[in-house]
Amino acid sequence: MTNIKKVSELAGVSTATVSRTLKTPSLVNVKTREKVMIAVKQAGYRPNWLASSVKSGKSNSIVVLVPNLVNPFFMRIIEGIENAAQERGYTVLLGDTQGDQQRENEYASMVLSNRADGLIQLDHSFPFSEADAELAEKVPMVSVCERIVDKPYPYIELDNYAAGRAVMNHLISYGHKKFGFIAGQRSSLIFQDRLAGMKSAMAEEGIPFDESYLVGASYDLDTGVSGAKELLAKSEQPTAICCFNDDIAMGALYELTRCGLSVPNDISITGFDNVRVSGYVNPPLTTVDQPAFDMGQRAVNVLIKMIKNEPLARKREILPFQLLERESSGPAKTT
Amino acid sequence: MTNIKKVSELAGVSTATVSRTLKTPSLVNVKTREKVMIAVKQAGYRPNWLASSVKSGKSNSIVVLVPNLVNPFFMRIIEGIENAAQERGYTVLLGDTQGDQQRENEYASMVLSNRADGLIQLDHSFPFSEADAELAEKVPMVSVCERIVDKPYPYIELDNYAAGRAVMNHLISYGHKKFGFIAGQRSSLIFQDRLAGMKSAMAEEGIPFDESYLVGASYDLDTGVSGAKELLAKSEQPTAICCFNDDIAMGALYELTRCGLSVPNDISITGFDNVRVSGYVNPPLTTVDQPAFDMGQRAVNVLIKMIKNEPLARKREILPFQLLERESSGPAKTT
DNA sequence: TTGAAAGCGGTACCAC
DNA sequence: GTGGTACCGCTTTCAA
Repeated sequence: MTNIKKVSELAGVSTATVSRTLKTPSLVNVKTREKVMIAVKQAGYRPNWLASSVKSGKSNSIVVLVPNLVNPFFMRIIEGIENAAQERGYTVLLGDTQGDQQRENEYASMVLSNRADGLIQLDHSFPFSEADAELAEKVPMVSVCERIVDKPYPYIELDNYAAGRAVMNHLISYGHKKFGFIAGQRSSLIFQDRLAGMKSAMAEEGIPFDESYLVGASYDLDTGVSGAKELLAKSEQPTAICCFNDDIAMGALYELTRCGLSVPNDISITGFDNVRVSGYVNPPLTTVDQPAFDMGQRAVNVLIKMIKNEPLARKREILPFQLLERESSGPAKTT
Repeated sequence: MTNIKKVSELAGVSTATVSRTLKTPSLVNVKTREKVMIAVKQAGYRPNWLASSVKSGKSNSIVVLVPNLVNPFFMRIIEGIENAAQERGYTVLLGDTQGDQQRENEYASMVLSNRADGLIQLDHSFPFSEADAELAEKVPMVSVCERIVDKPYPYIELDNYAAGRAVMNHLISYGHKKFGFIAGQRSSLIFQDRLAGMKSAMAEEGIPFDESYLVGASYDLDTGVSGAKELLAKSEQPTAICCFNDDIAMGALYELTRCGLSVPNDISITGFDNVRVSGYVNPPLTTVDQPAFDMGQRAVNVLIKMIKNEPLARKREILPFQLLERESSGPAKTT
């Protein structure tokens, strides 16, 4: 290991001067500076980041807790996080939790041990263990796309209620009256908000909500397949199926097509998230676009404010969505 | 900040005893241990990870350089990396380079400054800057799925040559003779290996390779769309299109379907990677499955061996692929 | 079994 | 402008 001392000896100066040359060159005589830089180069010296960090007490890192990495929607958020973090001099520690509480606890506790300065949670759970709950109170933490239940942490999310309404109004305007719903994680607030929005729009039109047409409990392709199967088996088939993310929607689309049904002629399908590939399936998916990249960036900005103890203008940022009316939704089939 | 000193005072012992209680309790008297643990709990003490790391000189972190995060194939690899790293007590630092050399340099240099102990490269470039090249010689680095050009770093990858052959033989067995190719990043060895494999199979059957039927230069959906357009515009249309990843293939599939062509009746399409959604498009994609998760795990194991200066059994691991014959490929159309 | 103290590699204050 | 040195928080040797 080539350290600052070796360099100082090589340059014939003190370690203090070496440090200054590297951090605040303006305070060092040009002549000396050159000597030092030569020694630095010659020794192949790099300041030890760990050492600097102990002093400053800051790791300039943030942990991101994500339930899984294969969902491109999450990845787009993380891309935004990474981008903003990198710009502000922070490094992103990846915490793939797989929804496992113990993993969450472990990753979250990295903030408690100074391994990271702050935490971004993409899931809706409070990531700290019971034992750490008290310590966690002052930890810089933001949740993005979800909200952490029963805790006053700031969050960035979509107006899921309004988005739910928008989807439903879109379908109702096409004359649909009988709906199927394929949900993801039921415990999430996202789910509840979206469903509430949909219900409200239905209620306004006097369309009853039938609980038995709400199926599924996981945000993946298979859920879409099995959910579609389940809904098709009903005595009265829905004419439109609202899926709670694009993976589910693509799974459902796949299954319906397999069954010889035409989308949207026989059944309409809608998704959420606008993952890239959703515009390249046949037919392209009607879905709700979320500004995922932007959400990630904002989360970082808020988090860094918290880390630096700067006041937050607001605890919540509700971002706009956009209903993309593509080709998987259309007029209700009249029988 | 509650540090070890505060705890030691609270417990009425020395800092050394506190440290020992936490790291090697067996060396501490039970009675003392209890006292200390109570103080620890009461103070809400967490050892400062940064401080421990300066001492040990190890950050127990690895950087992963990835060209982008939205490609689910990469994410699957990273999932494998994360999984193995977590199991072995390492943390993953995410380095989203966007193919930008400067970003690569910055992330790579984290290993030089002790911010990380090793590096996994998912791209094929040598990630260090000219200036750092010499220092980088002894850096633990592994590349996965690609190879780093002209450098003797270990790598984990697929037998892309054989995979290319397999795809081509599959299509040839269906009677195809006129092929289109839509490539991703041309500079990558992956591309070259796969293409070489395909060419070899063609040569064996006496089928000429026509350079003008090789289009595309980026691993994304749009490349598939524009590539398909380009190939369809040829005077003699290919009866099969080999795409160099699934995103390209799905883009091409989308475009062909748009044009009213039937896959595989009119044209066959094949991909690479077997990303999840490739099995849920219509028709499901014939593609080459890569053990992405496994590749990530292996990369970590090799890397940690390097970090610990353990000898490597071998510098290269070539993993098996599997040709998934799904429904996007079929008999050549006889005109 | 425990404590004092010397580091780990840098930084920054204070004095010259 | 530069050097000496205390210190960041923890670990570990050495001596008691």
